[in-house]
Amino acid sequence: MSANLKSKKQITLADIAKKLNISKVAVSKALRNQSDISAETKKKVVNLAKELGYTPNIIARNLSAKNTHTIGLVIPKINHHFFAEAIESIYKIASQHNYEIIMTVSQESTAEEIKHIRSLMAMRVDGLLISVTENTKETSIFQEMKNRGVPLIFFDRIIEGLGFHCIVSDDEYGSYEIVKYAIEKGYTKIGHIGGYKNTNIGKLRCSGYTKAMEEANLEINPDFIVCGGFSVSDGYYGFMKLYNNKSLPEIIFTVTYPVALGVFKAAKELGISIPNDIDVISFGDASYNQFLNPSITGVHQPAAEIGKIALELLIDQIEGRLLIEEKKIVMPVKINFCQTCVKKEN
Amino acid sequence: MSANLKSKKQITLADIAKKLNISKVAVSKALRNQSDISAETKKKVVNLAKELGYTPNIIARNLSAKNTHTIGLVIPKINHHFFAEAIESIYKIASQHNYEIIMTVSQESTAEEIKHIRSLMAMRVDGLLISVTENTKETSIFQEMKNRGVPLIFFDRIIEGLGFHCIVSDDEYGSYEIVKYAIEKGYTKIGHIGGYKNTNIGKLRCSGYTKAMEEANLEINPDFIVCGGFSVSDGYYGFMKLYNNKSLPEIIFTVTYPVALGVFKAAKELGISIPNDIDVISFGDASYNQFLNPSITGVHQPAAEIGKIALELLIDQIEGRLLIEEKKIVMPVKINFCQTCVKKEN
DNA sequence: CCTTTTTACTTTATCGGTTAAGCAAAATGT
DNA sequence: ACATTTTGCTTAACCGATAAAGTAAAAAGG
Repeated sequence: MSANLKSKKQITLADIAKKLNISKVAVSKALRNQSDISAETKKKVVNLAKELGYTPNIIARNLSAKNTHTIGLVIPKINHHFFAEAIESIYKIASQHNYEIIMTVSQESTAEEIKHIRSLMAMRVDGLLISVTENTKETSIFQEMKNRGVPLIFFDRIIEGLGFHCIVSDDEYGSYEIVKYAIEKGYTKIGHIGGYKNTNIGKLRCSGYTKAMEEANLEINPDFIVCGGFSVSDGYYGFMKLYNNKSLPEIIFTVTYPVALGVFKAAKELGISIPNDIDVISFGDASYNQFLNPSITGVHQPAAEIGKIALELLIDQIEGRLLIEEKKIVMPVKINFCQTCVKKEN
Repeated sequence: MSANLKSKKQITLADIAKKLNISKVAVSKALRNQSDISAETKKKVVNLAKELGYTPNIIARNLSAKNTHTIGLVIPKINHHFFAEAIESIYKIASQHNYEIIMTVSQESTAEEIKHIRSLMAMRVDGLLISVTENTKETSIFQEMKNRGVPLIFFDRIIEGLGFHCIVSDDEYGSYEIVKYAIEKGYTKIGHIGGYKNTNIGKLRCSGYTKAMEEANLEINPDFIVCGGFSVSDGYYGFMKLYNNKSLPEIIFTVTYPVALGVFKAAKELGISIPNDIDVISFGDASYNQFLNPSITGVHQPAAEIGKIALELLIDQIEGRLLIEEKKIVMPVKINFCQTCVKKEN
């Protein structure tokens, strides 16, 4: 019963060939406008193909072709401004270069990540663009890809030393700069809700913070540092954890923008006012930040640029125009001055 | 020179077969753990496959299989809270059902939309999930898909009457309710920055507004209505257009949340205060709305639910469990009361 | 001990396209 | 008028996996 609901058989070259009483190769050539088919035959083929609603089966074409004009994208999360903007940019560039993107979302799970990478390799994508999960430590799958020569570029959340190109924001310097700015504004008790130390962004954003503190000879109170993930909920629980300590810092530097939003949420629940009772600065921002109360002073990341460059680099590599070994591109960042971290009344 | 950079030839069943001196069919069966292969052979095959890093070529498998376990998704935009949330949900459900999503973004361009649909059909996706662009009027491509029996579900931005299932928010009722709420709060001069009338959401959200106004015997000033797209920039220019008229409404009901943000942006630039000088309510909201100043009172759409139901419905249809003809599912909405449209001082 | 069944494979054909090689008829050259 | 080239196709082979059918050898049955 359900059989007649299934989609009807698709039209193939052979169907067209039979109707016109020519070989399917002739049809294939006619549709690709090859020179050894007469104008008359071409016209007949093209017309019939349109009439029957013929759509070439890319699967079949890709089977014999060496490339699929398809790129795999593996990201940890979508609903996060940085990724949303990067993805949007990647899709735009892909469309311009006539590549199809197959995006997968690991949901910050390493098991899902591996599953998706395997699936994309099985689909024979021409290359991969990956931003790893907050937990990824195991590199064997990437090692395997290196051995097989699968083109791969890491962006934002990267793994160095495996021989793949990487593109990141200037995490350490950006963090250093914004914490230094807070210090210049008179803050001394500065906390950090940071990321896991096994990730490049967790490690570098924390070390930028540390450097700025050390340079100013400020004490780094271990009670003022919490490490975890990169989401709103991590910011929420991170702040709750800080709140349960004896004393709170005057300002908190968060590892990502969503973490800062989590702090906002927790503070709101606790009846704590930002920036009066406690202040917040973050790495990363969002287009809607300007409408927040208060809007968060943070490090602006060129998300669209990072996506664009990552993909262009990958396409260069796929098409054999990239010869260099491992290259790390560090994109400059700048501080977006808003309503937090404005002035500390003495 | 670039040749040696190209990815190495992938391992195939035949490679494994040759090394073990058995047929490739035996290898195929061994890997799929079929009963007519000895335990000993299976072990040898599995071990060698792992050693060589064999990844089955899904393209080849799909060529003979009737289905690809792949679903095409066509949306107009990513960086828009409603879609970001819906997509996230669609990816989650797809992963649970072992389907791969191939998402494409039309960027509100009908030409891109058609190109992507053609591309997805060529990839022989098992079905499609589509939210059309703000300009889509031409339905011939959908007609073609109907004729070919390709399973398709429309969500949010739909086209009715073509025989495909549709899932939407209760656009008209939600709009009616929120405008009625504004009227109860004492507003009488209510404007609308709406969508194009050729889209269901543009039409219905406007008619909900109209109904509430007529029911309250309030005059609908044509100068208070602007129609356009659904993005931040449309809200921005829409407000600028209203501003250039002789008089402004007291409150504006926007067709989407991004449009409301556009109004915020324009008002900020013009030095107009929201909600004191002019107030705003919107259809749609965002998770970060709670942090805005003022947070916008709006109609909450169950984006994740809509994505989930759309995909589950599609999978049911693909797997032949859905027999009914055209069905329209209207999801109930509710108002999210925030800091706009609070009280009109008399 | 000879027939039947089972085991463990192999061979063949197919999915829908593409490339490479082959080949008859028409057009061109001398 | 006959050799040569060009035109416009066809046939064969392949991409990598899989389903279906075939088969030799080993095990079981009577």
